[in-house]
Amino acid sequence: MAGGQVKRAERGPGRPREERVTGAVLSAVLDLVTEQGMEAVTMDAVAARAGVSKPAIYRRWPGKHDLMIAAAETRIGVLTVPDLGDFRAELRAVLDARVEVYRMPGTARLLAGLIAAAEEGGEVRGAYQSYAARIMSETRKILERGKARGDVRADVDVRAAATLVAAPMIFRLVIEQQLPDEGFAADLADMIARAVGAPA
Amino acid sequence: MAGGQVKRAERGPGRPREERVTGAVLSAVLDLVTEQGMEAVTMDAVAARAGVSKPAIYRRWPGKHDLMIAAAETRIGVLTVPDLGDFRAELRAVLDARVEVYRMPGTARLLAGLIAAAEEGGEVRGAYQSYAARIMSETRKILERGKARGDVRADVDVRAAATLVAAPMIFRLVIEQQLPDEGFAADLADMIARAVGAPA
Amino acid sequence: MAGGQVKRAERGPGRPREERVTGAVLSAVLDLVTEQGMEAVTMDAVAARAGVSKPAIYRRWPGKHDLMIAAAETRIGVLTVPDLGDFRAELRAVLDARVEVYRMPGTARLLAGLIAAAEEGGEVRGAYQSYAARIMSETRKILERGKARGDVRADVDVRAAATLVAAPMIFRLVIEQQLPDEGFAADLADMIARAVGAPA
Amino acid sequence: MAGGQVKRAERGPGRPREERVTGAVLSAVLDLVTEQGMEAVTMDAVAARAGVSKPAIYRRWPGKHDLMIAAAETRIGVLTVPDLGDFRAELRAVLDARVEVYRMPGTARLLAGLIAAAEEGGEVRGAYQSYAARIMSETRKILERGKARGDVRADVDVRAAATLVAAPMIFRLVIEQQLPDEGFAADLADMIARAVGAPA
DNA sequence: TAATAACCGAGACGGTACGTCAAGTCTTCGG
DNA sequence: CCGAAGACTTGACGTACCGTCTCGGTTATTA
Repeated sequence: MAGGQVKRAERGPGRPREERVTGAVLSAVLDLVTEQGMEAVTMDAVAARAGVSKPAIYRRWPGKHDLMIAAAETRIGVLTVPDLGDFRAELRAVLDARVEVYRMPGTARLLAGLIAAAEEGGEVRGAYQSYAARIMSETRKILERGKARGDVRADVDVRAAATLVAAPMIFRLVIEQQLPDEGFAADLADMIARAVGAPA
Repeated sequence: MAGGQVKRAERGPGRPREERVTGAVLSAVLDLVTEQGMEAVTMDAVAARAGVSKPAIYRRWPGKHDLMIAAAETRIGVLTVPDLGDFRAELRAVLDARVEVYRMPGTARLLAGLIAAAEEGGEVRGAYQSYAARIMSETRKILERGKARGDVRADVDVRAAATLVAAPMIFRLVIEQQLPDEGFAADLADMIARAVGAPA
Repeated sequence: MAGGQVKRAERGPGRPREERVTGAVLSAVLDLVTEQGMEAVTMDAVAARAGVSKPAIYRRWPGKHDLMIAAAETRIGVLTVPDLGDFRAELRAVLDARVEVYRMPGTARLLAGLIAAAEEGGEVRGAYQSYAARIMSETRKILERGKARGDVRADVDVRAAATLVAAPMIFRLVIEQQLPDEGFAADLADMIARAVGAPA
Repeated sequence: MAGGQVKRAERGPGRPREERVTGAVLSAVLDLVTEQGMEAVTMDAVAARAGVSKPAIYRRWPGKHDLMIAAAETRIGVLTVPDLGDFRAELRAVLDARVEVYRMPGTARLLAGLIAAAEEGGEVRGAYQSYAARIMSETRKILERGKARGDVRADVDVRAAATLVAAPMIFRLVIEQQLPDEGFAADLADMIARAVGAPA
């Protein structure tokens, strides 16, 4: 019996929000960006595609940029790599996982739109930064595990190293505008292992 | 006597374009983005700031995105590093030069706007890609010089390595939204030297 | 009980249009044309004067010409002359009524703008023609009443005669660019009465 | 030999104007208005059609409106009716001549454009009014001849009567937007003859 | 059971930027 | 000085999108 009423108090009076709407909107954003690019992601277009009204969207997210970030999170979410006992293996796992996500159609456009959105002032910036931090957190963990384990050099700065790991893949996609592949992941793994790995 | 007029006027009939306009517009874009951010870079605002009419702008660039790319080129132009006889030194020169440019106010915003602009189809994309390629060309040259010299490993892929060099700085600025500094450049130089440098 | 809800809301879904906007726009057009002439009737100026946004105007009328016709209708509307039992008296009533309207400041400019607008193809033309027909309908009625009554000659063509009545006043205003006055109306009444009236 | 140098002094220094240009421009205006309507009569379009530069046009006419009036004059010029010894016959001659001109393609559009142009302030207005007066002068002459001859009533106001003659045809064309035909001219002649003719 | 409060779709609203077009002026070259 | 060609400013045009607000109506919780 205990805890039975925990959830009930969370809801005030009035009609509750329909979960269907939230999901439909996020899907609509991803669909539109994938099929037609960022230019097509209009609030009206999203509403029409999701079969939802504009106020219903604005009740959930304060603006377009916030919606973009939320949509990006469903695509490029947090990544978890288990302790494999070896830095090199875990590094490769992270890179391969990213290749897979970045090769999905629409990811490049989504990322570009996200970057543009982040240039805003205000609360959007905070949300974006926390999202960016979350994206890199797993890489950081791997580096710290490696340091503790001893197969990552003790003198590397984890923050700089994490940037070195995360940056090239996204750069190739967004700046060079080409899809990263497994060969690229392998090359990166080799180079980064030499860069931060403890000498044999 | 022959050849006296080799460089004859390359100009067709009619009034030639005023150079003053082209320069004023590009400056206006940079000023606006620096002082007020990408949102303030309105075609009307640019025209007003440059003391120029809108049609004069559209005669030179077909759309806003093209203008953005042109403006970015004047800020983040091609970089030249002379042969210093040592890969490590040249690497550090490239990274330091980039730190300097990226720390200038407005560069982050300009870059973000540029990335968003590049998501367009059509000619804008081509212009952007050629620009991106130009940005990385010097890094490539350094790597190739190093390979020839023997202080860069023979087995590294130049393209992948160039991405490894160029990406982290821009990533820190645009994704992590922090100004890169000399310490970061030094950390990167250390790591990249280990990644691609020939073993002692 | 039946029929209780005959006049149920004829309104579709969504926020209804505000009547205030429609009225304010039409007034703004008339004010501007009266005070500053047709050249001042800019969509932006109308919007500003009416305290309304441009899209709100374009939602109601597809273009500037349509707006002009609508504004003209509120100024030079349909005219009604009751049966006075005598053609001559009714003719004079029509002419005097027109003198009054045409002497209002801005009517000449409005009419000239209207004529220019009518030269368009498409729907504008239809709207204009139906408006022109409405303007002449009362004149036609008077002529037909006179014919039935016997104080208008049986052999006159009503259409041609209606043109003879309506044309001179507007011609004097727009072509000769002078304000018609009561003396002119009296002269016309005399002549037209001889032209179409039944001989004593 | 006398008079040999009369014309030479009329010309200042420099290259004389080519007559070809003046004619080509006026023709281009009429062609454009006939084929595509007033909207197509752009200064650039006229220049292109005439194979002439814009400055060459502006050297001859101070503005677009003046050019329009000049073009209208070449189409709807001054009309001359000889003394036929009978008011009724001369009236019919005037009306038939107008029918012929007004039925030419493009005349309606030209007239509408002219009316719109006249709503300008400044010098254009004067030019337009003198043109309008010229258009009506022949009608006036006929009425005065008739009065002198005795087959026009002595008590009619010539100005008002001239308006009565000139207005209906142009009204049918521009306001009712229909081509006047000979039947209409005949109806008008009958009515106007009764309106101003001396009783048998 | 009734009231209340928050939800829902639909769509108009103000504001602001976009990219285009026309008028009239000015500048270059050549005849 | 005339001519063609074309760039220049000014200012209006009509469209698109954003974020808000107002409808009529629905659905849940509270009184």
